[in-house]
Amino acid sequence: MFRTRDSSDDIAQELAGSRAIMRAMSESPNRVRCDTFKVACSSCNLRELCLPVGLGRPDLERLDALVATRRTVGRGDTLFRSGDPFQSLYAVRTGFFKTCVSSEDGRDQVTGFQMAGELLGLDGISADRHTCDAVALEDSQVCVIPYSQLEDLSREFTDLQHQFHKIMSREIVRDHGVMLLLGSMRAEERLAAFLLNLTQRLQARGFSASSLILRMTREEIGSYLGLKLETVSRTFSKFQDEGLLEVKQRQIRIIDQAGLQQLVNGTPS
Amino acid sequence: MFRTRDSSDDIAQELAGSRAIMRAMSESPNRVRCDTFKVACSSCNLRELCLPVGLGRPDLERLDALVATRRTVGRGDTLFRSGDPFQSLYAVRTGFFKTCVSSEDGRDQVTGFQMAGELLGLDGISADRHTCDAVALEDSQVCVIPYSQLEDLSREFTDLQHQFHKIMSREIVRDHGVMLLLGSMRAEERLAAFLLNLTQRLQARGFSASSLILRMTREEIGSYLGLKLETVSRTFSKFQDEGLLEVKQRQIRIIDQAGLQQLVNGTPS
DNA sequence: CGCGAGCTTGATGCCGATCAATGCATGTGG
DNA sequence: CCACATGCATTGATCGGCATCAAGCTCGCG
Repeated sequence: MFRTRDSSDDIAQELAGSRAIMRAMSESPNRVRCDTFKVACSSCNLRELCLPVGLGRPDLERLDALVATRRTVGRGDTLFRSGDPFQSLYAVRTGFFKTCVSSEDGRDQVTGFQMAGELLGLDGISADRHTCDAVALEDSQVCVIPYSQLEDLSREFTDLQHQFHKIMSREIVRDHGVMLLLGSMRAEERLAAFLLNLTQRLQARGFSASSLILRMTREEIGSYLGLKLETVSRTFSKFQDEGLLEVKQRQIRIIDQAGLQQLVNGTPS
Repeated sequence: MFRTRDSSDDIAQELAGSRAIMRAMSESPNRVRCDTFKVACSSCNLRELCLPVGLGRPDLERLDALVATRRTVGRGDTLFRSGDPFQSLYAVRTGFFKTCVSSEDGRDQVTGFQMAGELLGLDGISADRHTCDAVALEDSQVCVIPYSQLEDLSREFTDLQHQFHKIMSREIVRDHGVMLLLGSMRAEERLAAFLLNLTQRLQARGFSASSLILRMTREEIGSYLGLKLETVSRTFSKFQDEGLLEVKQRQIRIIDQAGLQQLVNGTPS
């Protein structure tokens, strides 16, 4: 997690030759508000990143029947909220989300950022209610995966069952990585790890490894990393001064990836 | 997570009337070294806390066939290690474990403490290798649950499938709670939350709500909470001075539970 | 009895939080 | 098109919580 070889790398491996398919993904369907229309996993260009990884034709076609609807979520809107009854998982099709938990006393914590092909809502299974908020950070579309039907189908298809379990387990592993980050890294290390993780995931989706646009505010990054927004900002500036990055507001260009990597690994506090 | 109503409370609810059964659990089988002998979920007094929650008779008997062996792990020994091939999950039967992840550069982080009825090894599903170490903090016994057989069986029994998914999801929710703790709480709040969480889980197992023996060192607590051992020690002392606890090395008696709770909720940094 | 692992406690220093002011981009209405 | 408001980002000055370094202490065990 949060290092060079982590879950995004697994995805990258799984992608193998089919990387080209991913390129098409940048067309962003601005404010198309038509809810619930037909789509198909079997023809989705995210199928090598998403739930259907590794499924054969017959399984895929059954999945198509399951994942029958999409939902459009405008920037700033919530896909679900803590306390909402849990019914479906959601696969991000386009756009970008954050999830955050909050405690009674108003503290809140961003627990993750999700991009195309990643699943949202796994937390809801445990008590049939969502336990966090999922908020779109840009206009987004998700595929709705009715959970009980997914359970039914995964009883029929071993591969789907296995893939689903892997996705849940991967989330657990990812969380452990974040705990390591929050528990033992200093501010610079955290931000470096965060940036590397982001770019890896973007790269697995066919985007540039070196330049990216942050979809979240400094405050959201800070919340995720256990830092205050000022510290995030200062650290960006520091990285820029040191020639690691070029920072223009939310546009980031990574100049010295190896340098960032070294920051994460080296200097163990 | 880490508050009054959390996943341990769910367990507590599920326990409902059967709390009495739990009492018998304190007999600790010191250094019984005989590996692999027959046991049965259907007659295990942990069945209301463990994987079998909510299963009917027929399902239970099939589970018995699956969970055929136990393994004894001496204090300080590892049940599995990061990098080990993943084959089985483990249910703690007696004893106490910690799990920890570590990064290349030697940093490591305790990601959890597991007691009777809790599952170990879920991280391994994602890449067919374990990604953390599981170490017994006292002489312990675990039930070995061969994973591929669990998948097979959960394709047959909806309830088992559902229960398994809930357990994975609960782990994700728990992790989010830890992230909240690590990301936004101060030392006192962290330790208070930790103690309350521990006692709740112990209470759900029929132990006293107010007095407990810590199985882990100050350093391990510190690693889990993102603090140094000195800070943990100081905070214990402070709690004692304030009349919240009585601390004698690893023996803790909680004097003012409400006070601890208030610490966690109130004073939002 | 004496060793050592683990715990406590004190003194000091640093990293990141906090407080506060300014800068910059986007958008809105006059 | 400009004036102004608003949200976000940057930067500086100061402060405090926790880490760090450094002794002692306690208790179990060979």
